[in-house]
Amino acid sequence: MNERPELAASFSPADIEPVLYKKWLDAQYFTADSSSNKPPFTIVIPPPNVTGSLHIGHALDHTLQDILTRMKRMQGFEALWLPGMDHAGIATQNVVEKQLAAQGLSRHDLGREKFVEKVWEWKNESGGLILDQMKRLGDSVDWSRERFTMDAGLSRAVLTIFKKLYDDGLIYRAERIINWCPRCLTALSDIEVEHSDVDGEFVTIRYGDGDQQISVATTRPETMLGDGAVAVHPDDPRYAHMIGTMVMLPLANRMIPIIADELVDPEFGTGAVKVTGAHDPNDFEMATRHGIEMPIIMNINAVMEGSGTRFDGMDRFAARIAVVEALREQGRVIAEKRPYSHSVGHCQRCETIVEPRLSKQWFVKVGPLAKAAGDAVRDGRVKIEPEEMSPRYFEWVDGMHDWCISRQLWWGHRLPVYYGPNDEVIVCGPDETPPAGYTQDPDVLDTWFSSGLWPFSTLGWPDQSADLKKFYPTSVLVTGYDILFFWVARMMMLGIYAMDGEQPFHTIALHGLVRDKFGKKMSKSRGNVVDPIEFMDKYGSDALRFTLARMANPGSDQALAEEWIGGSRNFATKLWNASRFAMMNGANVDGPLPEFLSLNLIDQWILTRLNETIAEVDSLLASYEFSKALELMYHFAWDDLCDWYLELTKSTFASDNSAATARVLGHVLDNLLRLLHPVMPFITEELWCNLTGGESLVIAQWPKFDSARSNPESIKAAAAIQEIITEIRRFRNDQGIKTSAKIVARISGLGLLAPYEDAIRFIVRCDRADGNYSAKIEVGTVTIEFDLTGAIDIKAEYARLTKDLATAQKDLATAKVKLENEGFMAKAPLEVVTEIRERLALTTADIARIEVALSTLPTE
RNA sequence: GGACGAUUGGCUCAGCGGUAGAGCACCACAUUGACAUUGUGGGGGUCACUGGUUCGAUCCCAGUAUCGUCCA
Repeated sequence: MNERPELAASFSPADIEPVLYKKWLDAQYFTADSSSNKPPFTIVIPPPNVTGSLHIGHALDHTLQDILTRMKRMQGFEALWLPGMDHAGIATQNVVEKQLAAQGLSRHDLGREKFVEKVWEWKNESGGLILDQMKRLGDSVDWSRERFTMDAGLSRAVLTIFKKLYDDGLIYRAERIINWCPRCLTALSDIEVEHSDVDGEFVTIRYGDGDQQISVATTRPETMLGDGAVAVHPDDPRYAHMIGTMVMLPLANRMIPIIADELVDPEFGTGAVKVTGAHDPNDFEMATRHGIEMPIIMNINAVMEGSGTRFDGMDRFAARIAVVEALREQGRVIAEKRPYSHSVGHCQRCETIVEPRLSKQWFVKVGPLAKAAGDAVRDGRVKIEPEEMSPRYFEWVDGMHDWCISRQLWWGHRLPVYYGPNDEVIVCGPDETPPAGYTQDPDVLDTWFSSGLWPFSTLGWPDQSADLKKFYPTSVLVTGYDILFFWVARMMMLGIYAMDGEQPFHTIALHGLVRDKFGKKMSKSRGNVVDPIEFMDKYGSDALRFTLARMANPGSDQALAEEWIGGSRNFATKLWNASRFAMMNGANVDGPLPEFLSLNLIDQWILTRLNETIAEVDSLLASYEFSKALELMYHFAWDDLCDWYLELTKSTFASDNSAATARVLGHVLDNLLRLLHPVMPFITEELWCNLTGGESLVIAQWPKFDSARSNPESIKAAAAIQEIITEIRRFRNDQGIKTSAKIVARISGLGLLAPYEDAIRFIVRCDRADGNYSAKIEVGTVTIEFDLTGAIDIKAEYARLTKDLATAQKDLATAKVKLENEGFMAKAPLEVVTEIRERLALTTADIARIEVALSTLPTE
């Protein structure tokens, strides 16, 4: 007898989840041990932004990481999932600046030191909300190893690698065109700029007069004030005679040369382009090649300055209008297209239109680093899953421009660069101090520079720590494909470089973006953003996790609807009720399983199916096929276990010969809960502890495939039993017999299935008794006769048989066509031909049976 | 402009050279023995289009159309 108290009638996530999470933390199950003998399994979390909160994308990302971590932990690995956050330079600075602005202050009022203190205060008080939210989700991360990119240890890593890169000639300072955000007042790297089409204008302007005139077209007319030349293609016959001559630049009233450069596309616009070296990357290239002047004509706020014209002091967009107006007055506007849709770069953080600007900044020379990062994937040391994502990665690393890493911010790692009184430059490592009289560069590093070190800086690098030795390289990186360039490529470059060629992870498992139920991107403006916390409140964390993972096909976006989370909650309820039923009937895990072959075919069948499920789930999860693995578990649990096995055991449990089945049921449930635990940690833990009396599923063993517990014959038997039951149910349904009503039936021809007649009868409510058998159905060799004593609905029966006949005849025709096709018979594989022959025989028998049934149907 | 991906039931998606699948939604019936957050039965798709390869194509190949994403 089961002495444990009966399970509550329903599962209440809100009551159970916090208790269980606390239990796990108290037991320190998630704390990894670097001195253990177990093989390591490591995931470093993609560090969320310190200003961030848990959104649905995190929920997906974390669910997948938790599934892998929990599974590996159960498989006997020393599992470490390392949590933490990044300091998010611009975003965090913006948050604190906004708070100051509310008090009418700017960061300059406080000064750098005070301001940075304020940011730390903010971080300690309100930053990292997401860490608490992760606990709601059940993340099995090692909180004792939580890291932050601005921690002392990680800052030390930043200084160390900066110095190493500088000494190796891979960091340099230069005057280049960079992306400048006039609102954030900082340089941005290429990937922090988002291009989108805007309606602008395309104005064709005539430079010069009379014989010496040439027209250029531009979308940014105000930049003409900074032109240093006009360029044409060297082979363009229209302009050949003008190359090398000078032309008058209107408004500025300067003479500028006409140069020839291959970069010019003669097909585009007038075939002549203005060259504004200080405000356009292509123009900069040309200007550099030809030694053309590059006057800077805007200040850092994108207000015109230094053009020496009356437009100085105007905002760039006001100047754009004013310049065109002035040119028009002079009759120099040849053509205007407005609106003219073209792609414009915007600041990723604040959406301000980025201004290309000549500026002295620090850069990483990415050539050799990117090459190594690409090679690691090319030669298979790092696998990208799914593989189809690799081309995107290669396109990026193979075509990467040097990386601008200095930012004109105060929040971040300040460049360890010091300038001497005579412009000497020295770079200091972590324990070095600059000579007296040197001043430090005011800029800080791009946040991605420090998060690029994440897989090893978090483990103690540059020290050769025990953690680093045990857990580096990490096992798998799980993240969205949208961040492949931003972050993954940086980690690959810096990891391989810092760790003597050893890549930061073996596998990059990419998932997609979570979209709304119609597959549309979630955005505030669309109003279709969903809140994972709200869903967890409503349906439980397990339901949210299950839903997200169930839709997660590698590398592809996934839609999400609230109803689907409801569906997963229903699945959790189903599990709960099934377990409750099992335990009420004495399901247990006490002692060894009975000898497999001594079990009845139904018990053998469920064990065989469990075995198959274990094997398939194992192999699917090993290849990050979350969706498919969950689909299998779902159907095993709901269809095989609940709909069939539990129903078939009911007659057994009603008898006094149920010990073996109770033990088998306990075993199946035990293993199913283990399989589901990584996905639904809370409910499985609760049920499993109740069922087995064990300490915790977190540290339980992962189920193992057991070849001694499989019998294909049992699968056939179960399929036959299911078919018999389904046909009887169908008959009852067609006849309008109430589900609860018991009827009298005679079943014959069961053969080997005879021992299961009671189980069948129990499910379909058919009693054994003498009767006047007036109707019958046949399923294969089995005949079931019913005593309906005049109640038979002949019309319904006729309709059903006719429909079955039509289906069978169609199948027969298809099979015949194939077998009469000489090509098919000659070339199709033997197995296929045999299969079709069998189908022909089966459908022929079916048709005969149905025809007899139809002819013997009583007429009214 | 370049590249990649997609197009399968009402919706969201799997799948696959040999009789088209799931979840949700839909229709009918049923409170029955764990479960109405349920059960049982059922309906619904010429797998975007046009060619080609093949005994056989939803699947492979080519082209077209539409949509999406990334890069410029």
